[in-house]
Amino acid sequence: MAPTNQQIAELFEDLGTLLEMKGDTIFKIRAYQRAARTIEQLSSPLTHALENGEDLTKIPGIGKAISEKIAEYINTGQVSAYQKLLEELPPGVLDLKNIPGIGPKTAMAISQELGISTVEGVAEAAADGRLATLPRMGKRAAENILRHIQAVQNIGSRTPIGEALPVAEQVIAALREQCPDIGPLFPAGSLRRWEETIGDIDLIGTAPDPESVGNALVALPMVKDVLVHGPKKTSVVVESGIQIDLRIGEPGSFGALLQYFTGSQQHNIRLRDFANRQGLSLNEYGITNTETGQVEEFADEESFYARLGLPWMPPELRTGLYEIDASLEDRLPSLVQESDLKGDLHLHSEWSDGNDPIEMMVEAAAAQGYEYMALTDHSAGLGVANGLSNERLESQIKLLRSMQEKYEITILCGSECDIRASGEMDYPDEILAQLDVVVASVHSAMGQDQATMTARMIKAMEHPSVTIIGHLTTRLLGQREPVEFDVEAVLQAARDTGTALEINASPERLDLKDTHAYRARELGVPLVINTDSHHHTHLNKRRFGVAVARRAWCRPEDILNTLPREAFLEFIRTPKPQRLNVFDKRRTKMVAT
DNA sequence: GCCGTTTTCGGCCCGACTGTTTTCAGTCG
Repeated sequence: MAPTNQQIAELFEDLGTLLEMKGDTIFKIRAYQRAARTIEQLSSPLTHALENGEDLTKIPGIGKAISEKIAEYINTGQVSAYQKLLEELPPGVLDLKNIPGIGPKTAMAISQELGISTVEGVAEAAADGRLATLPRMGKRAAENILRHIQAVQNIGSRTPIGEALPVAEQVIAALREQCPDIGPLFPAGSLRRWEETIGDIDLIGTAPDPESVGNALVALPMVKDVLVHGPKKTSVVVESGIQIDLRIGEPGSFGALLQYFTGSQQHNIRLRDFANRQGLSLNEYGITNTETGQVEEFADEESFYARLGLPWMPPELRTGLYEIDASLEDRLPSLVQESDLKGDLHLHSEWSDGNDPIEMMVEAAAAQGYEYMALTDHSAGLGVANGLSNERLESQIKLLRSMQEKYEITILCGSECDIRASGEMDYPDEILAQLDVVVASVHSAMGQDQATMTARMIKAMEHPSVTIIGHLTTRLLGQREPVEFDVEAVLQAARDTGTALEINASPERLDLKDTHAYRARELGVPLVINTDSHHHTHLNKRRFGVAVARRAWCRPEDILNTLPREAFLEFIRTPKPQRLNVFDKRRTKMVAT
């Protein structure tokens, strides 16, 4: 089985860690870590790139040596340099490094001096005092490590953004109550970049007395552990197990602080490298002229980037991969916004597994300012979701058509129709043909092998009535892995057949995810941002879907449901795949202006 | 190991905090 980008990235991450343990030069180590960061963000698989004979050294941070190791991994399933290091170093040492507070140096010391190779062994050694005998290690350090081991067992690694955002909002509200004179205070880090999962919540703000805000944070009732508490920086763990990092600065230099803490780390590294070449040095307080030592302060991010000769960049783009080059070449896209959406094409009512009557869902869509919406209850195959039989669907269609005269918003008749294991649709063709919008989704037989699933998806897209494929990978963040299929082949088939792909905005799905949406956009696949609402309040969750589209560099014209009503109706009334012309016409027109 | 509007050699992001130390190494982001 060919390794995924994620697996290749992990290999280089581990390779870097092993070299660090061995005591190799820090710059070589950083090169591997940088390559790992880059690889996990690529939008298409390295295995495909290699098959197509692409030059991997064109990718920033990947040169001759690393590209050869990638090829070796893909062709042979392993990398000899990595295997050799594994043999040289004590067994289990990589596992020890995963414990918070234990880095490469400590992991090596524990392995070599104490002969320990497991996390449980470290916990024992911390408890019985052996750990404290190591160099630069003492009673308190051992206690902290034990505490971290115990904490790790009840903390999941990363938190879905849909869970993290409310926690951040809750902490901000509590801090505002305790410190009324606090200035701006909001999330930075991965939350501000709208990543699908959040490692920890970074809160950034200004206040007349910064230290008092940190003191207020550690005293909040929801805080169950204090990790760091200094004059400038405070880190705590709250009840839900999420870590909060707080940084409060001066209003006059807030731009630098916000920029620094928004990251990503990779973006900051590249930005600082860029600045260094101009004789400038960046930190969270401002920009320093390295010759004169003079420091300039910036109250906002715009002026901070402007000093470097760069435009402001939306946080969603700050991955450190392409955005700095793109901004230098004036290629930064004008990203889609919530207000660009003209309709929602995936809504459920109480007819299947939704909670609200049809009228309430129509009114909720109208309240968003939409010009059109599609009601898409489940098909009968999904017994648990109270799916609609042929007869119930036909009566729902009649009802919806009769309701139209009461509303200004265009009500489209739709279905979220199961894609059966065979790739067949769950309704007969003559029923599907009566619908305006068909969202076809996989809800069963998710364990199929890659070839079967790929063929199943492509067969569904070849159906003339299928408008959109819903939540393509069926993953549930932190709960269910995506199904296995050939992403590149399926995205290409979407383009070829004129089938749109959904960005499902439900925060537990976010499916397509950012890198897949990025690739789909490159291939010219029409993308749709849908909420998949089962309740009238769920339409507000569109912001999560818009964030995915923005992280995929999507402009309004890349998103099908930003089309005004008439153009969208023209799209769905034109047979596949000619309907792509309607979509493409607007894309090229907007690019030209 | 990677990279180049100063470079194919000689650089490589930057600072806070902790716990161990008498000036700093290790870890983290």
